Amino acid sequence: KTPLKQAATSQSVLIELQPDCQPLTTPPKPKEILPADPWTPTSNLKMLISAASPEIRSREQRRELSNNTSEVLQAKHCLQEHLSGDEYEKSQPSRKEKSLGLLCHKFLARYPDYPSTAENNYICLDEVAEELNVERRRIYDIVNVLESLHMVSRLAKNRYAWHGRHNLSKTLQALKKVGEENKYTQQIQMIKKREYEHEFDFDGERNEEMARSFGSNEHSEMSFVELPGMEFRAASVNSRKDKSLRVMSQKFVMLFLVSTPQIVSLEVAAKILIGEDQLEDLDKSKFKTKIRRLYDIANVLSSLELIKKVHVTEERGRKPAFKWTGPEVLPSIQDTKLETTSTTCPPPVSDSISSKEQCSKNLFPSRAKQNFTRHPSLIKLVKSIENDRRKIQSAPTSPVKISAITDQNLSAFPSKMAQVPTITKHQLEGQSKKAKEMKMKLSRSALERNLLSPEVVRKPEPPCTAAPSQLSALTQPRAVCPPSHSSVPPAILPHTHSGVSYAIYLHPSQAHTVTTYSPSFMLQPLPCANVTGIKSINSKALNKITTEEGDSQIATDDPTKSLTAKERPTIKSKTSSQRCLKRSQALQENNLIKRYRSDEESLDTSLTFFPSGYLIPLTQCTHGNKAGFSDKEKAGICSLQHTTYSSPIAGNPAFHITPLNIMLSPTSIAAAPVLSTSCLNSSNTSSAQNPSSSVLNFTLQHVGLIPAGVQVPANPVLQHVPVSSQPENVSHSSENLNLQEEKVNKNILQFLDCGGLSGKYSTAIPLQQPCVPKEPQEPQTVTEHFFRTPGGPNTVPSLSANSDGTNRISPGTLYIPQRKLEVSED
DNA sequence: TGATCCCGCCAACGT
DNA sequence: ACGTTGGCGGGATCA
Repeated sequence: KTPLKQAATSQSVLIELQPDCQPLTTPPKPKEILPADPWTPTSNLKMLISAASPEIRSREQRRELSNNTSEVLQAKHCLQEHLSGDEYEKSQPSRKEKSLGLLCHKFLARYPDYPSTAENNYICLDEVAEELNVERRRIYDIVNVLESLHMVSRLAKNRYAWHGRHNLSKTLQALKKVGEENKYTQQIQMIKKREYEHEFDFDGERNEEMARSFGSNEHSEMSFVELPGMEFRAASVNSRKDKSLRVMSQKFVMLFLVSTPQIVSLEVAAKILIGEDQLEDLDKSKFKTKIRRLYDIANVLSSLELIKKVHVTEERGRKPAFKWTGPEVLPSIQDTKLETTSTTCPPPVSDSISSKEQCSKNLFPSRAKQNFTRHPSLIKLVKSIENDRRKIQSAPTSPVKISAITDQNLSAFPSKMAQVPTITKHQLEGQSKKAKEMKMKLSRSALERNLLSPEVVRKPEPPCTAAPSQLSALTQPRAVCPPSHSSVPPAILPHTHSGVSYAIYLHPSQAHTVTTYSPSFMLQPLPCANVTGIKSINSKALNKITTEEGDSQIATDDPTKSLTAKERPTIKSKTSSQRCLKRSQALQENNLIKRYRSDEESLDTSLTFFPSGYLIPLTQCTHGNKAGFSDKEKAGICSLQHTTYSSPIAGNPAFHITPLNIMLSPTSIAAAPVLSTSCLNSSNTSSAQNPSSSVLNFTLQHVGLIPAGVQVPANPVLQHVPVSSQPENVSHSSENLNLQEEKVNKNILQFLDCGGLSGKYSTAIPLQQPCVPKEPQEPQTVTEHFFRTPGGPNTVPSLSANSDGTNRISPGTLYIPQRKLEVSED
């Protein structure tokens, strides 16, 4: 130790003497060179990488670069030896060159994003470590994070299997779900609120307070989330109870997936992660350590291009944060069992179908146990037990995934409510994002919407006000695709981002939805009264995000400003409105919700909501890249997640509609037409937007999305009060569900009647964004809309009632005074 | 400075 | 007993 350290310390000096930190002799070099020179190249590589938009680069490119660079570096090395002195120093592997991120890049370069099942994608840690010329310890860091994403799985000692990104979307879905169940959104808001309240002191009583508040909801300890097919194989092998890095990684990802602007600051993440296990001792050292770990994880995730570093600037200063740049996570479509619907269709993806249930079970298995073990606070334990009990009660027997796990579920009611806004945010946000993302969201949102709907319903209670959340939910429903421009059936468009294609059938009614779907919409409360759903949601909205790419600009201006004026007032009202919920209604809702919840799980697993748009699996890509897809590309067409869906009816996926195209920026209704046009066009159809209603109806009915009698209007766009909700009813078998849905629908309708979507939406922001995203890379194109509501960003509207007794957020409190945040990329 | 985070000690585990 | 994993945090670098 000492020696090494000293070496490190006196590096500069020593280094000069001994270039590689190794013995003076040259020997080491040769080896290094051959394999893949780890360090030297890195600096150059890094430079290059940073220079180029990181996201874009393909792995191959990286490889090339690395190789080239390595060679170059080697050359350098030689030179260095001769040089000695300053120059030499310069060339020395700087710390950066040894960074975990770089190492991870190298690591990833060794394996294809979408490996074919056939090839043996085994990873031998020793070999890798050797080849990359790093201590094994470092490899563990990488592998652990990859494992958390199910990109690799441990087979045995020293041996891992490489899965690449095939499971990524599923994993993300699962994580998102878990995150939602854990109320991460709320937690985040709470933390922010706290921060705001106590500007500075970080530790201290406040923490306790926080912890306490959290405590109830916290379920925190979830264990590792597994996927169906991905269970840890040799149990014996992975007995390590502590999978903290893995678990941390998953939680960290969850935070992104759950927050609306998908930006998470390290500080918040650390607090939440700490909070989960030990609220009590939130001491600095612990916090610091957590942060360190988060950096490790963040580096790997960055290498995977799932996140990128940004800075959030508040009054206090700049805080490091990361922004999700990964794929939008669909609501668990798979979970929902598209299969069900798609009977006709080709078999669903292998895993998705069979394993879903399994997944769930694994998600949060024995958290109590584990937690207990680790951080045995009796209190906590008790709480968790209670929670579990509740879960059990509420939760259906079906071992459904995640939901069961979470304690929060218990409190589901409130929590979900809270979540609603969150979701909305996401969706909204999505708009700004790349088109691809948008499309993803659409599909996702649809699902979510369905799920949420019950909750949504309850919100409307307040007299005129439509809860923003509700609105959002309604509106969001993404998807609508005008798809059809003509007739037809679902088209499948090539997905930009992930390469996934979906056929989306939209309910005409939903069409309008699409339009709506924009963040802007959130801000504006359409409705009847003062609703605004957004604000709270947007806590972050406050922030500005600045990206090199120019996000900043966008963020600064757009949506926010325009909305602001209107919004602010609205926001307040919203809050109040929430508070005002009538109990009776609330109760009803509660019941409804509860019921819903109970069913929900079962549904989740089995079912399917096809809210506005549903996806039908077309084909599945096997793990291999068969289909001729390019594979490596980010696009990763084949990934499981990206299942392709075909129309039930025709079964021919002749057309592809990319969700993206469909989605567009729904910002304003007014815009909608435009969107549709442009988007559609892009997709290739020049035809008018009117889908043939008959076809749609037929399709929907056929699929079971809508009752036989129901007809969907042909022209979705601009229709305010379509039948919309119906689709939700869909094929689900559960009775309860149907009942609930009906209620929901009613509510929705009421809501709509109130004036709902129409007017205000139209007001919304014009859509500027291109419907079709081009390159995935250009995130910037997408405007990120952050809303800065004067009032407060973080307010969570939903929280008025705490059924569980916890309190997490009281309505009033949540409201966070505005702070300005800026996000900037480095 | 504060943000990053490399490095490697050493404990927990497995075999 | 020894090898593998990986938590952890000192302290070096970077910005």
